[in-house]
Amino acid sequence: MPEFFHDNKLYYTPIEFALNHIGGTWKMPILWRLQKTILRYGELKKDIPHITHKMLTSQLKELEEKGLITRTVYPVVPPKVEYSITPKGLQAIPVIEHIMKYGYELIKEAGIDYPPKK
Amino acid sequence: MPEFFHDNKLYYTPIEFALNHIGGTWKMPILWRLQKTILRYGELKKDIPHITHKMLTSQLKELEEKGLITRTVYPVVPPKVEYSITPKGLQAIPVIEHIMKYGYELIKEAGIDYPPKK
DNA sequence: CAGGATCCTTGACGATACTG
DNA sequence: CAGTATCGTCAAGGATCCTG
Repeated sequence: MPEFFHDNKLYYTPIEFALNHIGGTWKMPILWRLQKTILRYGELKKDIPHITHKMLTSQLKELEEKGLITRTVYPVVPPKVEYSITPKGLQAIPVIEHIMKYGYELIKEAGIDYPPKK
Repeated sequence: MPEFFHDNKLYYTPIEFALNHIGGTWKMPILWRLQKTILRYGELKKDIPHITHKMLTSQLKELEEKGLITRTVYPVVPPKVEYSITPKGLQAIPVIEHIMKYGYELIKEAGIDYPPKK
């Protein structure tokens, strides 16, 4: 696995390159919500528990820069901004599905009560 | 996606839980090498370009703690330590395969020369 | 040969306040 | 409503040195 440069950043493996697109705590949850619906900033914020304003903004920006989502601004007051997934974003959905499924397996095997019955 | 606690750590999604097991720059490359062979510390070190001593040690320890690999020490001098994958580790291989494939797709679409012909 | 310990830099992330 | 800007904290990770 030789390394390579892209966008002024060094990557060691294809895995690292992939995780740079969809890795981290929030990118997959965001893409997951957008896979079938267009959502406004505030809707995403409400839908994703515990994500902070700063993280949501920065992650949305990164996803847009990488071409996985599209940002549409409506010139009205108060502002209205919609986020939608692109074909390139849709390409990540099957991968996310696998990772999520793997996560559920691990949770089950760990004997964790999930989702927790209150 | 409700959150849950495990091992004194808070997780927000199954995705995050999964990435805690195989995420980061090095865990998947390590598991990938071990999927069909038992390797010594020094062999892994040589096989994985650019990984530092500290990272390899810490990642191996984490993978062992999570039960994805086994560490076998031979009481000889100089020391000989072998690492092998467990059934739980093998469970991650298909997921890694998907992420890697996704990474290759992204690299190709980005027009990156990979692997680079020198 | 394998790996622990230490020091240091960097950047990820949260909290808060401000703006069109 | 959506987004910047700023500040502070903390942990990931690199470099180096030491040990059985």
